[in-house]
Amino acid sequence: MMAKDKQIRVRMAPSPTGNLHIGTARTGLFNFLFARRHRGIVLLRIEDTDAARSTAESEENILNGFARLGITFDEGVMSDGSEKGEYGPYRQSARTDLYERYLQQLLDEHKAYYCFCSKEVLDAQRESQQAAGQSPRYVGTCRSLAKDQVEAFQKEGKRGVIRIKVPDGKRKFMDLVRGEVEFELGLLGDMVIAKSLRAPLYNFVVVVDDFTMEISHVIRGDDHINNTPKQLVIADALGFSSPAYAHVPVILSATGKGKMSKRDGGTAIEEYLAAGYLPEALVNFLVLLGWHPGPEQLGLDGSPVGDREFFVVEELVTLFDLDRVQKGGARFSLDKLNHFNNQYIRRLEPSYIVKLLIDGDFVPQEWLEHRALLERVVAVEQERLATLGDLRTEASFFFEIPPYDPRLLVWKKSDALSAEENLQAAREAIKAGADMMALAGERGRGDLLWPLRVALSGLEHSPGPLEILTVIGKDEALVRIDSALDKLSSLTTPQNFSQ
RNA sequence: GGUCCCAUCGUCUAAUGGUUAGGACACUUGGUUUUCAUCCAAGAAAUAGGAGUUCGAUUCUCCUUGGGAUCACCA
Repeated sequence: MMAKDKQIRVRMAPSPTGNLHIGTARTGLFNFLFARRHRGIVLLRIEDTDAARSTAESEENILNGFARLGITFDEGVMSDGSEKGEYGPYRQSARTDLYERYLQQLLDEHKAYYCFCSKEVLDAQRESQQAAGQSPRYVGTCRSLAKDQVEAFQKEGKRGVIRIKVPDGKRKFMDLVRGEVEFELGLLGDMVIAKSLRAPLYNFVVVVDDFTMEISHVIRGDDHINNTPKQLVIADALGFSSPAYAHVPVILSATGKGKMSKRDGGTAIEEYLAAGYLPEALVNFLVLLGWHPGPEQLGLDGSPVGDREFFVVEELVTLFDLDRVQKGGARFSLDKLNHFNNQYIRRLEPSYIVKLLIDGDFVPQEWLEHRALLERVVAVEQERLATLGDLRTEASFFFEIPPYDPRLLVWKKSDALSAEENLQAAREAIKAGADMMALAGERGRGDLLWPLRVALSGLEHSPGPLEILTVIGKDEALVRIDSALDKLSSLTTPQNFSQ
């Protein structure tokens, strides 16, 4: 247990082996919020001990993703890739010397040992143990290898790995979201903590880093809970105190079984950003996946949160805490995300949305040539959008009317002749700048407005004709009506009756 | 299979040893509306099952069932 007066220091420790995952982003968000809430430090550490799988592109993607979500770090690797803080280096690949020292210490104290068992032998053991219904674990063959034997093996050129001696007995720890968790250490087996002195493995480096970086709380995904006893054993052997732990539930697949996967609409934050989900909406959605404020907690406006679901980050910082994090996994829901995103888009000024559209490359270049027009388009479309990316398909008719079937111009409760007459009337009214709704009152709303709307949009579903009119303007409207009238003539003037 | 964990509407969740078990998304219906969407109103929808403790359990305990995570010389 950590001392009460110690500063709160939490860390986010992604491994750069892929793009920023939605679950990683949420864990990062929880860490960030927790640190802010308790006036602590949140640092970013890059876990790149696996040189073969780590890439600079992934690291950049992760850094960039966090930055775009507004999840910032006080220490560690900054979004531009530089490092800040006194506990560095913050990339594990640069900490090999430190790990080697501790590894050597364990070896010297006989708490760890070299193992030369072949992979084939190990696999066979694991299989037979599983078949026998036992927990698969290393049986300890090399545990008591004599020193000269080890040297003999090494002289033969055998590399050998380093295993830690795991004691018997139970080991329990207090998890801030789960409560007390207890494990039987005997089931673990002596695990490999390094491939060599210069090639330490995950569970080992995490322990060394969390301790040397003075991490007070490890807030991480549920998938690490089974690693916790292993890390506790390592920390014990090293004589380190352990941080407090909080394992947050995983994000479950919306569709199939199990964890969130690619089929659920994407697992990478980048994909959501690229599709036109706003960072604020993503954050709001993500924070509610597995956490919810107490209804009696006070919001920024001083009143109880109650049933409210919309929160800005500054508010989350005052509301968030680990004790209200859900224990069970939360299922991802694209519907709900879309709802949040739509609501956030609605609140934005059209001019600002235009800026986002340009920055994010959400609309064709040609649209940008008519910025004033684009802004008017946004104003009428924004309440209809689930994502910024949707605008491209939703609003293209403003810029270029799509081809459409003349029969669409005919209202379901009317006929082609009426459509033609009403369109003519609408044309005159527009030309004269007359009150269209008054005219619609006279001629019948559907009778006038349906053909007009289709003439202006070419679509079965679209914003209202008057809205479209104000966006495209009188001249373009007249052109479109003429074109519609032209199409209509093929219906109202029968070419032949030969059939 | 071993280990660990979880369990309230379809989904995210709120609440409580005594409530009409609340909200949101999605869904259905009605209203507004030229269409779709919006907006407004209404509706359907949950305490997994079985024991026990208790005057009383959805809430506490146990079992069953279901779900999830994890079992590397990855992280």
